[in-house]
Amino acid sequence: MESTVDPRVERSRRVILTAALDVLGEVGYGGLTIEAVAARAGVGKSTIYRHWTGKLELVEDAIRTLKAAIVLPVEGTVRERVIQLLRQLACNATDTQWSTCLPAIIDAAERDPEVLQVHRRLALERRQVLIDLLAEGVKTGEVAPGTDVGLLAECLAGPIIVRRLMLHEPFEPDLVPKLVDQLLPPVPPR
Amino acid sequence: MESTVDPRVERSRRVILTAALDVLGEVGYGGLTIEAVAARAGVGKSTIYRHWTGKLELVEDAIRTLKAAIVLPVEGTVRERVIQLLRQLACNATDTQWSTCLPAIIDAAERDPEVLQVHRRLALERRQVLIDLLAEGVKTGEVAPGTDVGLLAECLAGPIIVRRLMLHEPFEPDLVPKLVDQLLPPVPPR
DNA sequence: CTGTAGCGAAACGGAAGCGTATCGGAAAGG
DNA sequence: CCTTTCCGATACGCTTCCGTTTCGCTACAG
Repeated sequence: MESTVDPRVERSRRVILTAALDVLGEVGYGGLTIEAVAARAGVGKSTIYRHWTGKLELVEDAIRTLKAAIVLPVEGTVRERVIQLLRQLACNATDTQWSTCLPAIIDAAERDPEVLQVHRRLALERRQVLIDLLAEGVKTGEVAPGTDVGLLAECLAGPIIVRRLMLHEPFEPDLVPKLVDQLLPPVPPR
Repeated sequence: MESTVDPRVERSRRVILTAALDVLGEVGYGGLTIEAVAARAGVGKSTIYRHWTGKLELVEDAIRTLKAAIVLPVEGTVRERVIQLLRQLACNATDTQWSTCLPAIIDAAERDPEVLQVHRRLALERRQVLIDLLAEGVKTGEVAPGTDVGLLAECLAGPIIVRRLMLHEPFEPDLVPKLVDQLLPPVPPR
């Protein structure tokens, strides 16, 4: 029973997955080739084929490494925490490797059901964080009772996603408070 | 000065552009090849190269043919017309060639600035229709004064786009009234 | 210390698509 | 009717990537 893996294997997997995300962001799913990933990773093609059966499995695995890097806000009113959360989303939507790869991932999801499931799960997890927060707001009275918090979460995140994918312009993080103002009527806390 | 074009040319362009959208939706931008488009269109490769310089210009042109097929609602309160508009968007987001090609277009926009501009303009035009409607609502008092109607428009359309691209599930058109309820407080018209 | 397992590099035949050129045929239109 | 234009098909050499195999080298594990 080996408890640990050969460090060479672990290192290979790491640099290859990183390279795969880089290439994916640059040329998209359809344009991604194993040779390009190998070259980018400074690795022999054979090493990739040793660990994955092909481009599809490699991309799936790479996407899985994109697990949300969000920090769950714990202080302040629900409203304040929503703002913090959306602000993080707005930043992530411009800067990160996630944002870079997002169009390619969405495209890949359209071609392959496995990729679709992986991406869908990531999106659902992210959404759930906001939903939980809003549900808490319903209890504290900061969110109107009877609200469909799932729908509200999508309304809050929507503009950030829409600007990134449809309008191809950034959502300025400082605009977040205004966004929240319009959807969460600034009821005085007590 | 020829006022009309040779009908053979017009027909060629038409079937090729249609085929290009079909192929684009099926294999994505990176996977699209001129040969596949030619085969799909029942046309010689040379005919394509006769009219376009390459894959990029062809795709740009094809996307331009996707001009919004929306019907501007003219009857009813602003609120009712917003519902009609969003309902159309929700339907288009599941059924149409636009929806099929959307992920590929977004991906293509990421690789090429020309495609980006074309897609951006289409998206802006669509958004403007909703904005104009909401601005009218501000005048009639159906939308709170001081509202950023651009932002509100994105909040309304957001959930539909988010579900299509991020959650990979349809936005049930019958859910639209509920969506509007949450964002446009159902103030009695008078 | 030694056997082994993972490594990078290189070469492979084959498949696919590139963009170009060249046909004969058919349709447009003067 | 007859010339011009556009067409489809086909073939071209070229490039890229496929997925596999082989081969020393080196770093790990026992």
